[in-house]
Amino acid sequence: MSDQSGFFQRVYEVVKQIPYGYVTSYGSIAEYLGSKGSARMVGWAMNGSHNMPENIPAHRVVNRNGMLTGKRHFGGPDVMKELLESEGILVENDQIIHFKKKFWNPAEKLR
DNA sequence: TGATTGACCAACT
DNA sequence: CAGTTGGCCAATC
Repeated sequence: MSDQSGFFQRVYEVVKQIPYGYVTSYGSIAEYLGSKGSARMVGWAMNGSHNMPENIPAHRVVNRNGMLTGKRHFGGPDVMKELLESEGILVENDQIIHFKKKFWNPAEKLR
């Protein structure tokens, strides 16, 4: 049975709706879900995204500083960076350039 | 089954 | 100004 009662499911739904070439933050997703304290859980959910039957663009989710904190969970030290640059997002020193310009806030876009 | 951790964020000291 | 703590939920030890 699909557990719709899971916090993770809701996170996946939001992450999957992130448009190409844009990024968001863990805290913003958590805040959209109604709990900014659950920002850590968003990262946890991404950890289980590999078990998801669908493709979760977890590389479009970074921390509040636009830093690729979870790059090491992609199986490589620069996999996340390559994915972001592949979408037109410039990354330098594990940090997204013009992050504010590429930021996609679910609380404002999805509402 | 209780305690700890975990891809975070913000407030307090 | 920098370090610590609290908060949230779920998974691992």
